[in-house]
Amino acid sequence: MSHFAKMSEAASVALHAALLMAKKPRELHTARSIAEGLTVSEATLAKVLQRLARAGIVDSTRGPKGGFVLAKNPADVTLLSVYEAIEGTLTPTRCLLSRPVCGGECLLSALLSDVDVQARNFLAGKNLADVAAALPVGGSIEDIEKAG
Amino acid sequence: MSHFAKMSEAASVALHAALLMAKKPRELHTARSIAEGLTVSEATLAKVLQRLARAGIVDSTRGPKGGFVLAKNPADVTLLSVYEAIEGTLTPTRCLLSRPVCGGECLLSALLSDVDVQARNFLAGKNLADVAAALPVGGSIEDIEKAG
DNA sequence: GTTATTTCGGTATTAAAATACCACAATATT
DNA sequence: AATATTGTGGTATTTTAATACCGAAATAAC
Ligand code: FES
Ligand code: FES
Repeated sequence: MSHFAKMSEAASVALHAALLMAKKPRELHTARSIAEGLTVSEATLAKVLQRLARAGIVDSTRGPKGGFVLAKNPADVTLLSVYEAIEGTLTPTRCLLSRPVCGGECLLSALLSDVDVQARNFLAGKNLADVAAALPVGGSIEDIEKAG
Repeated sequence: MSHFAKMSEAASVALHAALLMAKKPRELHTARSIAEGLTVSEATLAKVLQRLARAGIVDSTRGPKGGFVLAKNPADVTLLSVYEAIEGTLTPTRCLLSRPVCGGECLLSALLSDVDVQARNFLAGKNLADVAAALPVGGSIEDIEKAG
């Protein structure tokens, strides 16, 4: 049992954390509260949030009552920008080997680059507001847990 | 710079080795000759060929004049069967996290499972004969090197 | 200004994957 | 029979990524 589409844990956590913050766009969220909301390790999340902060996707404030806020309007933050803040620019895969057998034209590029392009389009075409709107209640985590 | 479509080195080598053998379907190929043809490490290739043998994709013969041959007609070997011999069955990704934020419906499943399905269809729809036919000369590696 | 809280960033540990190695079994050649 | 060749499979090493940890910096509250 294997999968072809692979996303790092860090990228997945970044997307989920961004979505969580998009639900309450103007409130400060501490790393701890987000980690609890997502039930992921606080250590891992801290690194992710740091990178999102450096990328300008979230603003961070230190000290008591500090935390993280979305830097822009959720509708202006694409999933792609969050993904790329973690993984770097998403570029189409050229070729794995580039060997004589391939005879110039790549055996797999049709598959690999298509997949990358499709993924990029998907991520670029959705923003945090879109995704938040698609959720059941649109309120807090508690609401969802009740509804779930 | 990152990629979304990821294939292990082993799977890539398996596909390339299978293609190499498909070019001369009835000849014995030693692990060494294939490794040289692909310019990959002999150690890595040996493991790959072993798994292809266990999966019944190639037949192996030991001793002098031994080596590997495609067990079936190239047209009867899909790229998927080669891939799955190495990686295991290719199944659609369900979800990375499955957390309350996701509100029951997965944030990313539309992307991840689509990618997996697309990849599976691509790999299932092409066999070794198809790919070999798409190559320039269709002959030996030497032919391609001359032509390239 | 002291203390508690929270992010920052570097480092260390752990886990997983890839890669290499080696002694063994099988078989063709002599 | 002896020898050389070739795949087998288990193990060990290396590389890489994921994860955890901890002191330091910043800031709000008292
Ligand atoms: S390198 Fe051979 S198919 Fe791309
Ligand atoms: S687990 Fe949250 S989107 Fe799939």
